[in-house]
Amino acid sequence: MRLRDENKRRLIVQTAARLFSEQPFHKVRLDDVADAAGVGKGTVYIYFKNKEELYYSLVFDGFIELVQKVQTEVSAPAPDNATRLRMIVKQMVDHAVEHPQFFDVLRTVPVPDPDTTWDAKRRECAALIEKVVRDGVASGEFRDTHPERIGIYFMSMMRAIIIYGPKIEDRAELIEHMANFILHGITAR
Amino acid sequence: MRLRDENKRRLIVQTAARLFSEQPFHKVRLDDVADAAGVGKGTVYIYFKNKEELYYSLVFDGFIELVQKVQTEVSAPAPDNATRLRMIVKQMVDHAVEHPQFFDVLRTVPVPDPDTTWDAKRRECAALIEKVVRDGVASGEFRDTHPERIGIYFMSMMRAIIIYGPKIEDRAELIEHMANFILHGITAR
Amino acid sequence: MRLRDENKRRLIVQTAARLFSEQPFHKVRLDDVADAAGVGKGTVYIYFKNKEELYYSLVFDGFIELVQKVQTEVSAPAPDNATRLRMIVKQMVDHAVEHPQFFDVLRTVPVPDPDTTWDAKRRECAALIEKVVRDGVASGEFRDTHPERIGIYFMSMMRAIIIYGPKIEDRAELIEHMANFILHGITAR
Amino acid sequence: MRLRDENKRRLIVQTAARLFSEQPFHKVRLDDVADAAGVGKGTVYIYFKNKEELYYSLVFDGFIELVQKVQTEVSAPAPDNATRLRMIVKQMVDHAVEHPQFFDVLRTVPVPDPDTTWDAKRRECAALIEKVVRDGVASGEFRDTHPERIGIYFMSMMRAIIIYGPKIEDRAELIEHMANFILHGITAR
DNA sequence: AATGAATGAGAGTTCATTCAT
DNA sequence: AATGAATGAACTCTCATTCAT
Repeated sequence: MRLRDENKRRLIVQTAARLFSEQPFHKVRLDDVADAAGVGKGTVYIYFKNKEELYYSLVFDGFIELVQKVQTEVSAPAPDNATRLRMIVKQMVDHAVEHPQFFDVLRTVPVPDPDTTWDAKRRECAALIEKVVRDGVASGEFRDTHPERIGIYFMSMMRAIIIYGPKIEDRAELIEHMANFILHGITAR
Repeated sequence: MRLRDENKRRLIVQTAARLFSEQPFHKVRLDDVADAAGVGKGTVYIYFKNKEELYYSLVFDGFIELVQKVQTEVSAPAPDNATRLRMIVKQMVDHAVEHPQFFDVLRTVPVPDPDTTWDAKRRECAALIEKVVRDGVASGEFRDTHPERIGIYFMSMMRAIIIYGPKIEDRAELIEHMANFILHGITAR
Repeated sequence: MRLRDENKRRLIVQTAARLFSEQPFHKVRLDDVADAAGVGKGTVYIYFKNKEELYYSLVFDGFIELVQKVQTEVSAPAPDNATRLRMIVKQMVDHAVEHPQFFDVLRTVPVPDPDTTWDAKRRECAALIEKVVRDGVASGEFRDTHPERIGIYFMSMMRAIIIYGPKIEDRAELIEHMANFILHGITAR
Repeated sequence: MRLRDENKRRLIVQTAARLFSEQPFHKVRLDDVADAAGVGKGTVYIYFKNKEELYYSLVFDGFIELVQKVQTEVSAPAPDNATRLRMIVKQMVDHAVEHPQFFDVLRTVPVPDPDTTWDAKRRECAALIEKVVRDGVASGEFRDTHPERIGIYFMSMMRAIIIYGPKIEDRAELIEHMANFILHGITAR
């Protein structure tokens, strides 16, 4: 039961993303998703094993894309790690703006099970950031005793500002502010 | 006639906190809460209008206490605002350790409705931190263009490190690390 | 568990009569009855074994009184049985007006169990009317092959006109009309 | 995909009619209805919004059919209105015998709300009878000051004899007796 | 592949009844 | 005697999932 029609799958995912970002998991009915997507209820079960899998694939897919972007940035040549971090901030803010549902869905993720595939992706993302920090520390550019925490802080700040902050008016300014906050906290002097 | 017992309410709240921190909202059955608390199912409905209200009162009550602590710290005499911020970090970490469920429950909060009372409490908490930052900026101690964001960052870091970070081994060290991360980001030089 | 205070019992009965006449059995909560009567919920259980008994005692008590009145009328000296019937009609209409809830409650009586005490009272009432008809037939005053049906018709007409008919404006006129219908039918002569 | 089946609706209605005629509304569980009808519990909710709607549709459907029959009779050519009335009595008795549950269900109808659709049907039925009486009065055949009451009396007699009377042995005889009672009353001439 | 009618386990909630005070 | 907090059986209803078409 998989991808006969990749467009239909995407249609369902997008519709689900919207609904799940508006309401918590248990308030979104599969009927609603099917109706809103304009497909039959049974069709959803052709593309997804069940409601949970549909839900987590939203988060998973989102992280896949995000990790990809961050990965690219980390691998790209850059004058220093500070610049790398600034670029990562930019990538994430861009991602948030382009996928407004992603962090909203992330907010309501109910299951903290560390075995889920999506959580693995989240850790992967955090690890990328950690690596940049660690590299910066090694090169004397940064100073920090727990680079692994910085990845966690970083992502949570991103999530929080999207969810709780006011609507983003000036994207560049936000990127600048976040990057400065982080950098001046970890930059050696 | 038995009298309405505040202890019983607390018992239910604590039991619910444990269960809700272990599983997402829709997987926790009221039967389980009642059983685990050793009270009848109907008793829960004497103290709480319904499952949702019970759930949100966990978050609300948690914030009430947290805000109280932070409030006290903010009002207390201190040599400077940096010291104030360090103390707030300490209060929050202490709170997290003493109420291990709080941030766990917070993670699963499903409804983002900004009109809920608990969200008001969250904003209140963020505002207290914002004030300290703003005071510090005014006194020339800090430098930041968006103090309101700092409150949001701050709380999210707290939440993230509790949820995603490894078990806290050295509380003092964590406090120190977080405070330094924040302060060196905003301290004027 | 019986009549410590006969007034309190009556208070409960009257309150219950009002509520049961407004809503069907299953929509009236004992809480409502107790609240409306201004007594504790447990108090109701001192005077009545349970909800059903409270409910049926309304019907039973109502019939007790009605049968008494009809009985008196039947036993009283009268020039003829037509006059007796007219008097019975009058008694019943009076009873309906004075106890507006009685027929309303009667409407919703849910259990048709012929063994209930209240049903026995109903039959007793019908039998009294039947007797008058039978006496009239015996004396040549009336002519009817099934006097036992007349009692049933009679009471049902009473009930129906109270429940479904318009508000009684002219009590005497209604009595006259009902009695004439029973005695003469509608054929012009 | 299965198609919505009108027979299934009818099956549920019939099963429900049986159960509701045996027990009062609040003692009949939807589980029982579904089980007895051999369908899933959820299926009942596909065809009926809730328990109340199922219940009232019994009464409503019953009246629909009854009104239809009476309507036909009223419109049919007849030598006089007395004959019409006799035919109506026949129709109703026939209906009662063929639908033994109808009046039983009617007995337990709990809600007296005059706005319900079923009550509208009841009034419609009463109005048809009223019309015949009114026509008869106009033609000098009948004499009555309140034809609208006659419809009410008539239907209530019908209901009462079915509910409280003994089992109908001789249908024709009952029809004859009821019609005579209405037309002539009980006074000997 | 697509559908939506059918299902029934399981959920939240109510409320008659009990009983400690 | 009076109360109303406590109870839990029993209820209605929902909704994820299945499956005949």
